Amino acid sequence: MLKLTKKVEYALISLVHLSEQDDNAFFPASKIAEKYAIPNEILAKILQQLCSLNMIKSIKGPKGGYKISCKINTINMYEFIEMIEGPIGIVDCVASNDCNAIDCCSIKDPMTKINNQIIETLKGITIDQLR
Amino acid sequence: MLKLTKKVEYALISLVHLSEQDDNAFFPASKIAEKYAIPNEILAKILQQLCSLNMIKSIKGPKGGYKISCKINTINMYEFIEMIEGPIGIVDCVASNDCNAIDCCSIKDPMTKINNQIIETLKGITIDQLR
DNA sequence: TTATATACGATATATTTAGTCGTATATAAT
DNA sequence: ATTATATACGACTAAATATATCGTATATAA
Repeated sequence: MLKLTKKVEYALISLVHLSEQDDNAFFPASKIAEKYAIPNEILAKILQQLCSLNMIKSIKGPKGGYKISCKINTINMYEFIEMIEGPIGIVDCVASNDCNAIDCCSIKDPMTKINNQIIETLKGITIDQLR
Repeated sequence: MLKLTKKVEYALISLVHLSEQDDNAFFPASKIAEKYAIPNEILAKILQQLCSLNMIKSIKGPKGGYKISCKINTINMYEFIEMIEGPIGIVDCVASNDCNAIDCCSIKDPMTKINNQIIETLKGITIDQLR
């Protein structure tokens, strides 16, 4: 409850890690997986996703791997989470508008406010602040 | 992801509802369930929990039900969530300290800070603000 | 040609969340 | 007393989500 997914967690760890590497080197997924005890194939897919989001760059084959290709001080946690996992909503109706009590639910508006406050908190943190 | 449970949601709806009832009347669970389209037996258990937390009071039998027995303007969302669901942690290691990358995880401290910021947000909202 | 590495869809497992069932107990009304 | 209504509570099931694995294809350096 109120938890980020491992996917987001692994993605953040990877981005931070890659941001600390030499600018010209490509770092293989397996090395990151090993270092942080992340299952290899899960991490591979996450890195592929980050790649398709143009946050990192890949090269195949021996000496291949990934390197950072974005400024992590320009990406905040809110943007990042929504890119990886989609809309943030502490209750379903906030993100999707579907609610079985839609006609009488007393707490939707305040819940939306809380959700927005959490989003503001996340907007206030850029990925480079996780180093 | 970053979602409250239905349990918390139903509990909040119920508390707000009960806080709006006549001070002397006991309101049956089934009526709340019906009004907000909440499964009867789930709601029953949640109300029993609220009862054991001394937030509401129960009377059995016909004309029985529940009534509020706390000041909802003195209970904040953080306290409430932790009473119902236990410790809030956006990542496991924040709440429980177990982490397979414990020796090398680069992002634990900043994650803890984010978690604390979210907690502060929740502390700033009392249940009566959900009306 | 071989070994290493990414790409990506499909599938399987585990965990958490949500909901159901059955039985017991209390009490107001008849 | 009996009945109907309501809470109490443990055990169980189902559904949803999150996590992890498998299989195959492709690119490329050595």
